[in-house]
Amino acid sequence: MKSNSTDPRALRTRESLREGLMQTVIQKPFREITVNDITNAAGVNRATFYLHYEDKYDLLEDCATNLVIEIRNDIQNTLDIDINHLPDSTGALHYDRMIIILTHFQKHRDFYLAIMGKNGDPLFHTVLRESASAWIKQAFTTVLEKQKRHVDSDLLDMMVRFQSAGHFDVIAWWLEQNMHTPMEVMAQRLAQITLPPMVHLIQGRDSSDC
Amino acid sequence: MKSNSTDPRALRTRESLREGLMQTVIQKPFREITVNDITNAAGVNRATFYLHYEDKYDLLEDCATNLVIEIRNDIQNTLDIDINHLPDSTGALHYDRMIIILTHFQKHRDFYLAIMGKNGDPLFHTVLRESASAWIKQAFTTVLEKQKRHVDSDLLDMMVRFQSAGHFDVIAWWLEQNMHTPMEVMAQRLAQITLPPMVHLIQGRDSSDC
DNA sequence: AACAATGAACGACATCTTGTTGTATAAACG
DNA sequence: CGTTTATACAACAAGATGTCGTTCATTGTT
Repeated sequence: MKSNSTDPRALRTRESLREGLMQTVIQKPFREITVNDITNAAGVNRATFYLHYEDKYDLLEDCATNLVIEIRNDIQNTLDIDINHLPDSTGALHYDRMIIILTHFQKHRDFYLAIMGKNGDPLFHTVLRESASAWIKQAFTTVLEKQKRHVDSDLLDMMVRFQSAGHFDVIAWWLEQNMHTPMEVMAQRLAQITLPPMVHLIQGRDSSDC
Repeated sequence: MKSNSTDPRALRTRESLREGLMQTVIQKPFREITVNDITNAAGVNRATFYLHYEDKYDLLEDCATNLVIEIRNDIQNTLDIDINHLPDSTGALHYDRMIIILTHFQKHRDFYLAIMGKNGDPLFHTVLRESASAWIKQAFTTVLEKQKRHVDSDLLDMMVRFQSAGHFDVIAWWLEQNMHTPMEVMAQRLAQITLPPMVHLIQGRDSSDC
């Protein structure tokens, strides 16, 4: 962002621009969107755009971080027990979290569908996946510390990346399928998918042993 | 593609353009690359570009499909036992395959790093992930048929998407880390990561049971 | 070997996008 | 209330785009 003024006028304008982008993205591929399109949808002058953002990618990044904040708030408002309740072995907490996250994606479905697909942009993908990675890594390390286990840092990072990318892309798949699979089933499956690799990681053996 | 003429001149030109794009992508973000940049690098006239491709995205898609073909050939040339040797329970075949795939990515490291990162393009990502999905789905269904198990089609699709996205992104992570982790370790880990969900899917139960 | 067909090179073009600038107006702040 | 600051508006040069028509070089066909 070029400017992060707290002037109410500036806040309103940036909000309008974010809204303008999110509406426009639904109608045409991100690559074809011009600054003109965005400012028209936002009811803002084109020159004003450049007072706040470098270019449309800068704006998209701001949208992404805003959505991440929205998700985090949803989670903390609903589950304000985040610190006390560590991830348990039944994955119940993970299930509750997934419900909140899936609800969020469902709410902004059209936008996510557009920006996460092949006509979207990798910047958005990256911002969201990195947040997811941070959350997942925290969950992993919490469990590891709880069980006083040490795992190779490389392996942990790799697992985190695998899990975050997988979760993220499965959610994209869910939206593409018009959310045909019930949300509760999705949350349960994702909670189940996360558990085995964690067990595998902790026990340091192949789960095909059993 | 606009034209798929087999005229040797046309073939050479398209090859030059693909090469030109792959070189240019290394030097600047894909979004900033113009048709001029590509044709300069390729030593081809700008107007000629439009005889063969709609735009740079069209060309990128052609690059992607070409690389997929290259990988498939590498696999079939090295492991011409594809049909006879079905995926086994030890994941040995998966390991061999991963070595070939990782070698391929290592070979074109700079290009993949550029096109798969945040300055890349989702079109490329999509083409490659869809190919990976097809391969992984085939592996899953082969095992399922072998064991005469039936799995919900939705669940299978979800697992395939999770796995393909995970594999793909972990490879990107590997390249980002300058391939710090030895290739053999990567292949082994990826083979191990794939197995537990498959077992879980087949047995229809949570692998934390054991 | 000569020929017709086809692809490439080249220059030119109108059109659109971009990023910036200067001035005037309106809103926010102390 | 006066000062500061954001926005609107018009205009600009620079560059990208997609398309033409013409000319030249390479094919592969007769």
